[in-house]
Amino acid sequence: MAQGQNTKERILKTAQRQVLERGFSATSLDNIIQATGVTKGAFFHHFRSKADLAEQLIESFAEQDFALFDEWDRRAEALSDDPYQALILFLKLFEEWLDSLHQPFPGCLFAVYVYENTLFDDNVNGFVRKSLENWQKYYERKFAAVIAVRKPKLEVSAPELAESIVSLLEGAFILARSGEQPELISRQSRLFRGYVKLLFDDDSVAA
Amino acid sequence: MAQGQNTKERILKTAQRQVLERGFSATSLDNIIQATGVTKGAFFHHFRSKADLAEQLIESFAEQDFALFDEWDRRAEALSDDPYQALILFLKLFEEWLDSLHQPFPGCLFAVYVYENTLFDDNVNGFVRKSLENWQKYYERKFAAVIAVRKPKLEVSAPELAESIVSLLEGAFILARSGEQPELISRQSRLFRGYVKLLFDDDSVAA
DNA sequence: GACAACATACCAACCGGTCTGTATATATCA
DNA sequence: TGATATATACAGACCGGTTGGTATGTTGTC
Repeated sequence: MAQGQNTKERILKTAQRQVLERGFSATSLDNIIQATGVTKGAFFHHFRSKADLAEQLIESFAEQDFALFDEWDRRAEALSDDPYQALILFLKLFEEWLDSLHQPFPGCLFAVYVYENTLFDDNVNGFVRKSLENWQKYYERKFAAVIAVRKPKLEVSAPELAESIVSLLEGAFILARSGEQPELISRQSRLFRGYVKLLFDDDSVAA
Repeated sequence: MAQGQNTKERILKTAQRQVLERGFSATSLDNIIQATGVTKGAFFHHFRSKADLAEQLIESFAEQDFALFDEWDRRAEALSDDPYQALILFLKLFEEWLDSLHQPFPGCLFAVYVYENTLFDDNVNGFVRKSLENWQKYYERKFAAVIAVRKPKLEVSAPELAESIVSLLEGAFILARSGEQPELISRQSRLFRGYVKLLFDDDSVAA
């Protein structure tokens, strides 16, 4: 390492912000390098092409994402033995995180890549699909654990419920951005918790 | 009209398909005119600029969209006096329509515009926001009508529930596209119907 | 002959990408 | 210890192709 280091990380960081803001196609390399404060030489030293950036960017995003998930998971599991309570806690931790966020409007890079998927090769698109599936499987395991202990009031499966919460949140990102109301996302997460309560918590029905 | 007419409509149609497929930024004018089979002259005769196309395109999409909504609305209202049943029917008509769709993968142009909103002016972004709000208000009226008659099992408001179904569907579009499973969307709509049933139908709880 | 509905040629700006050059750190060996 | 060699980490000019957009010409119709 000769000059001011972590240049690659800085490029990835600004690229992520820009791509989340304007999409991948509309984000030019000139744009990225100017915002990062480096030159074209620096960029192409660290990345073979824009497609290479796309790949490393989505991998970096997935890493951050699943690191957060793992942390909430650990904390939620530590706080309660009951799978139902752990699930509720997990969602609450997510909401807490959302509400603490500011400035860079919360957005999902996976969704950006999906809506521009013709720009990427099978490798990248496959990675996005697998990441979204992993996200779902996270929830699926939690729902399966709850169903193993409590009988739901409707005939619902763990995969379906997992698909629901991921869909709901992805859509909430869109509505929140359009209406410029970041609180929409955690509000919908809270509403989903009500749904889960209705499904699995007997006390809620009596009320 | 001198030559082969409805050129403008044909341009709008291919533009819609292309933009839904690759996004707005990645869709070039050359791309559109080639796929439509016209020349640049023809395009710029009907549209002042690409920004003008963006505006007319989203307005055209909104028209198609709300025409479908109105039709389902009419049919659902005609089939049942009970607001709850009308709501369920409305969702079923939507699912029916989804399942009958093929080839052009179902997608929401509003979502595309939201994720690329830095490309558009306040006028267009405002129109997208209002359209999504209108979509919500459609559902909101339905939920309000149901709540006026039946007491929900949880403390939920009509606006929140409307926000939920729109979020869920927008997100479902993303997951469906990523996983190449178009049936995901109607599956989640059906699941939401189960949620509505749990909330408002007393029979479902007894079971 | 006036006007709408195109077609065609062209342009400047921008795009992703390559090229050559250079400063600095590190490894090698007398 | 110091000279040399080599690899890394950039800088920045440059290139061909594509972009959105324009200017001007042509054709059909009332």
